[in-house]
Amino acid sequence: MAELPLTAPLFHVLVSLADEDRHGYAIIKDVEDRTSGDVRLSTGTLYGIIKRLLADGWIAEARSRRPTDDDERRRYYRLTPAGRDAALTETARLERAAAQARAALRPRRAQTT
Amino acid sequence: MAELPLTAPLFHVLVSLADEDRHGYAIIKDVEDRTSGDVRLSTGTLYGIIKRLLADGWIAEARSRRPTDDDERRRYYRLTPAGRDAALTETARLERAAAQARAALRPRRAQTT
DNA sequence: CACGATGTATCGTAATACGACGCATCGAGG
DNA sequence: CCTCGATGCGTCGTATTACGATACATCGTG
Repeated sequence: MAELPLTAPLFHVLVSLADEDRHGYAIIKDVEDRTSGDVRLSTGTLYGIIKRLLADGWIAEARSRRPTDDDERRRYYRLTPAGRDAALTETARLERAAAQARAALRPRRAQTT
Repeated sequence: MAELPLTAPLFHVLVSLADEDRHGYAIIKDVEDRTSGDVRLSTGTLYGIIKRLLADGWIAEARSRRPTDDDERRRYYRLTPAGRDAALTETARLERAAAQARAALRPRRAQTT
């Protein structure tokens, strides 16, 4: 992987973990919240992405610091420095792309067809 | 299709055509320029995207107004109102995602591991 | 003469997303 | 009591998309 641009689902997983450590199900809910329902990850999508992110060292499992009354099943993930870098680079790319698009999409005067 | 989020390659094709009518090869060059080489469309990618965009009515072929000395092979495309809407919606989504990411990626103070 | 740029297009493969399913527990409502 | 939705993990098969390779043709430059 390690390739930019990142796909939207993968990017949102990264951003979700930038905040704080989260477990799978929490990521799904968080991404849905943050994007106002625009991005809904299915479990198939999420766990595939997690597998790839782990393999690339962009996230790591965080076993420590679980509240005592936590659900046993939960597996928490944490963004690594490499993952944070990737997310930052992609964010910059997104900002450039959006600015580009704004400029290009500005209402035109009389397109002489 | 008609689904948001848009993939990066498809989005850039839309933006490229927002400016002015372009033919395939010109789109490839334009996207590469605008993104400073971040996004390089292969011909396979481009013509597949064009096919889908035409089918969805987001772009249309523009046969009129070709300079007299133009290359005969060129096929020009134009963004339709529907395509422009889609690009605008996606741009807004990108802006929101980028702002979200910036906030979440802000350097944290002592993450007590 | 060969190679890169310009130009369109298709084909097969790889990467990715995604819905369906499976399994398990808990709490609420009928 | 029973069912259903939420919470939680995961896999499997399929569809969608991206993408490199290939094909073909012309033009200009080294």
